[in-house]
Amino acid sequence: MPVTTTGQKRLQRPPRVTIGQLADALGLAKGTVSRALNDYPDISESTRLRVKRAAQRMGYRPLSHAQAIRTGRTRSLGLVLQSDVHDGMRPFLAEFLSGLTQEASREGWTLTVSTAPSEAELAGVLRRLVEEHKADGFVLPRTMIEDPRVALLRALGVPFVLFGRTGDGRGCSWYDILGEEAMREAVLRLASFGHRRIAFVNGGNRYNYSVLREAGYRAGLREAGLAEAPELMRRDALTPQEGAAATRALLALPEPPTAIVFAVDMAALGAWPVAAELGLAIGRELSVIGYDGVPEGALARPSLTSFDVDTKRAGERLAHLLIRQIRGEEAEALRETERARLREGGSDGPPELTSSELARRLRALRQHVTRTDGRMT
Amino acid sequence: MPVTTTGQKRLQRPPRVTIGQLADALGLAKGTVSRALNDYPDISESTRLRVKRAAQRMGYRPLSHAQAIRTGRTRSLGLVLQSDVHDGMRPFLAEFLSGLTQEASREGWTLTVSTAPSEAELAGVLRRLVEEHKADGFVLPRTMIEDPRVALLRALGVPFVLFGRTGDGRGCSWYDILGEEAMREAVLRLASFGHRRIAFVNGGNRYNYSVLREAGYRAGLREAGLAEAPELMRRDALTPQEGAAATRALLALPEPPTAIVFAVDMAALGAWPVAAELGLAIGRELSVIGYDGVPEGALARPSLTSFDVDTKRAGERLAHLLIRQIRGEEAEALRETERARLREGGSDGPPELTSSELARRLRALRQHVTRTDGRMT
DNA sequence: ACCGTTGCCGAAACCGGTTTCGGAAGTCAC
DNA sequence: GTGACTTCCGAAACCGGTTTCGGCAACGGT
Repeated sequence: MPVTTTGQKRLQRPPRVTIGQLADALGLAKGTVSRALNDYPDISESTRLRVKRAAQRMGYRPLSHAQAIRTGRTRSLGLVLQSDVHDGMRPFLAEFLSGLTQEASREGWTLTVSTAPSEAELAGVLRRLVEEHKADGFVLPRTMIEDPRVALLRALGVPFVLFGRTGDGRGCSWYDILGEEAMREAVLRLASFGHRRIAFVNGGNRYNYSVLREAGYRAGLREAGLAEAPELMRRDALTPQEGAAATRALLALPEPPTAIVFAVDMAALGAWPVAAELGLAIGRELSVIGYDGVPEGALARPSLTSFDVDTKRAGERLAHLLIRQIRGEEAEALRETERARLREGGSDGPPELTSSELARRLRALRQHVTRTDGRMT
Repeated sequence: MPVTTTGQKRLQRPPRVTIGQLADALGLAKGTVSRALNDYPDISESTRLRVKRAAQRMGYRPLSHAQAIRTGRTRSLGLVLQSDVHDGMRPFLAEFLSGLTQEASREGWTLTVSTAPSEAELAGVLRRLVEEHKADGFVLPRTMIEDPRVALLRALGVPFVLFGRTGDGRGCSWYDILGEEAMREAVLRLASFGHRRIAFVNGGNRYNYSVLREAGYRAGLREAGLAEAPELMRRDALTPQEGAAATRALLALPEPPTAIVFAVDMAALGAWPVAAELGLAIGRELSVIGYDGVPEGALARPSLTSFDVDTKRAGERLAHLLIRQIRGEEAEALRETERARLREGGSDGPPELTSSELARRLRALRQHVTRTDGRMT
């Protein structure tokens, strides 16, 4: 008895049936039973059936960790979350997990979740899980342009799948939503409403999606025959506060935009308090389109026009792709993308003011008493 | 080679150092090394030190699943989430997981997460995890008054810890926030503002917290010297929609409440659209207090007065308690509770209207054109 | 000098599976 | 009827740890 564990209670779990007992009951060697259950070709069809039926009847289930010691496979997927990130992922975490685990358990796999307190510690946590072989492969959410996790797992030869794409995609498999298409569609929609000055507020600039979404915004402008204006592009807005700051800055321009496309819903929601403060009617005097489909967007008045992302499905597909990769399929052949679906809200529409009219309104407002808004609870 | 797995890639992980290699390097038997690392008393202090240093230097880490086959312990905690629940838990899932995993990994444990598509399947999913021994113990969130998960795990003799209390608490350990105290405090606060008719909108009535919070509301009324009124108590409001319906019903009473205490923030948020619709100023003409501290509450205008729950800490404590229980401590000795902390917002305050004045205002409004609000996107 | 402890470690069994190897029986061709 | 080839299964090794058991050496007491 180890000193540190004195007094441990004896676990008295329900008597599990082991492969040895199953073999005895059948009058077979346990190796034979194992091969029968794993569909080895050197077992006759009749005994295979007999074994499987008996296993079913006796309720035999192999212990995955007992198998792992020989096979090297735990039949579990790993997921490392970064706990200090407060962005769009979080509202969907439950659905994401649900997708991952449901698809995993369909195949008899499980999900091992861990968190890293900061980005710097992500690789360390990951490395520990790999060393202790807690998972056969990993799902990497929120991919960055240069992603240390990718570098690490690639170097270690551990299977992984990305939720999102990345700069150097060699040997990577992924599932992603085409955010660039959504941004393009958003610009074209606004242009068709008659908007001429359409701003873009990007998310975190180290994330891979930000390059793509910006490219989509640009493509949309080009197709709509609108010129790019550097002052209409801002970045690093992930929270309502940051979104509000970006909105304020854009509206302070000599030629303010009449519409703003946000790469991230949570930032887009920052436009509401600013509009209220300036007396602008969102959807008519200032159009806003977001991306993510967060539930808060539907609650806002007017509701936020956004692009729904089916996060549960993402989880399902990622689990599926990862399991296939672990089973030996080529990583680069396992790539899937999907389009986001526009969810029309009340936050965008034909502009009731031109940019210069808007500028005049805002200038007039600044002459007046600036309403101090003390309540920031 | 099994038929179904033909073509599997050979995993070529970095060469792990095994206990055998460590033993060879030290010129010791592997059993000796094992006992040294696990602090058996029959190993001399000097060799124990020598072994531990060498293990450190060579980067040896035991495979938990290799140990599990003999010890029966996986060193992993299990968590089964119910994926069809859209209640207050979800915004905090990330923090909850973060707390659980951080505390677990401090002790070298991991977290295995699974989801059940519905309440009915919860027990089945749990049973499967127990049978395959995917976890040494389980964390059960959202406890119900009669909880089938508790019955199952109790019968199987598997350690578990509750987030919340339950009807029959024999042999249970738990961590919980004293929601009843919060509700009591809410009522007393409103009473001290001068409110005389204080309503209560409860959450799901099968959850254990609902009995407690209702009891707290009643206790608050008693202490404030106010009479209970059955028509002022409603239940089963978990979403903004359900909260809105409850609010509407309460305000349609002959003697409407001037303040409403909600057991769940997400339901409380349903009061905002209703107030807007009826032209009532929340915080002055109708006071609202919630519970949970969801981020949406801080975003609402005026912001929702609520009780913050430190979900990350809950995760940490739960993991801690569960690990101790698995290590053999008595379950009933492992119980912790904590108070929720009031977060003052702008949604409550002294009533500017009495109940009868409020009733008159609302009656007058109903005479006018009822504003149709078609936009429910 | 002898015997009983005690401290410390090696050897081997063990956990519950998987995989390799070899051989017994059956089949087929000649 | 013999040899070669299959088919199918048993036996045993193996995976990486833990735990039991027994024995050697040193020590203490008389």
